[in-house]
Amino acid sequence: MKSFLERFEAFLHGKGLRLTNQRAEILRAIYRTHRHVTAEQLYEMIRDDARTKDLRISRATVYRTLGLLAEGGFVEALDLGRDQGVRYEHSLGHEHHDHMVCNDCGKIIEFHDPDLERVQDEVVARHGFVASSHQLNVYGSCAQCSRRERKKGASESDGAEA
Amino acid sequence: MKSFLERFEAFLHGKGLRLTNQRAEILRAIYRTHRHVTAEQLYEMIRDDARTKDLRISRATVYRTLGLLAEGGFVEALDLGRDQGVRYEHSLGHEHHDHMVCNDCGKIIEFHDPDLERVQDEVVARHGFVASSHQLNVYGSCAQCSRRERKKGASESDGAEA
DNA sequence: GTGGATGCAAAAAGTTTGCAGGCGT
DNA sequence: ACGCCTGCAAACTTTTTGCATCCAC
Repeated sequence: MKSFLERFEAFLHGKGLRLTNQRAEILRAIYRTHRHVTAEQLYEMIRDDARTKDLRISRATVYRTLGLLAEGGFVEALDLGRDQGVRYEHSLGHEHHDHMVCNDCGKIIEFHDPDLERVQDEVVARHGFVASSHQLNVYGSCAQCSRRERKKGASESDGAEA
Repeated sequence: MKSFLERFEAFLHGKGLRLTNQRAEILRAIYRTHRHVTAEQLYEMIRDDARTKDLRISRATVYRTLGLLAEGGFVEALDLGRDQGVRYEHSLGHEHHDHMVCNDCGKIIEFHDPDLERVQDEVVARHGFVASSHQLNVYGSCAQCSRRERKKGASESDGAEA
């Protein structure tokens, strides 16, 4: 099993492109984090990382490399709405999944359900549509936040009912 | 049954705001079209419309009004990805629906399936998540385009196989 | 050595905001 | 008359691009 880096290198060579230190560092950074990061966050991560203090990096290279990584299927771009901007996550070694976004604490929860996928495929196929990918975002309150909300709502309505 | 415009007026008054000609025209424009429009497209529609030739309009007002309309639930913002930018659709008088985006012709197809909604709710609830809304985008080839693709693929492999 | 890659800064694209004047109530 | 609204232009944010230099192969 080749490493992600080796696979990225193979992908680049297939296009007559080169694996540079910057590109390698960007790949490592996005595979090291478990967050859904923006281009800016990725840029800061690499710039501030002590291990890479001797590496010059620029936003332009981050953007250019994210384009290559997305094209090669190494990362996926997500738009989680709510003024979050475009975020990226590494995709190799991760099964497809969807996202729940908590409107209260901002947490992003990944989930996957085979039944859901199956029903989705069926519905879409019924329209003669040939799906190549999809993105489902669910917005609301996560388990912790909704528990907290309920508790707060209960105590408020105890004494202060209008 | 109050008209959408009357409801918008009521919504505005409830916030101590006024219904101006610009705001009314923006509401009408987005309720008249069946496309998923960007702020820029909406601006151009109003600016170029003969009926509103005597009305001054600016992009700033379009953006400001779209914010109000979204807040009041009169329009919904969508991010259909693929460099499409934020698009808006009117939401009153429309049941909730999801979108299929054709990567070949750019067509946007709306669809709705109660089973799909139900499975989605179940899966999400199983995680203790309380959903308030969701957005599902399916990317691929629409019926026409996928038919065309198949035909093209077949004739190509007829004579020009490498 | 050569052509691709990089950083920088300028440019572009999309959206927001400050302000002076205009207008609805 | 008051205070909300508007257009304009400037500011902001995010992403792309031109260019001289640099470096991976």
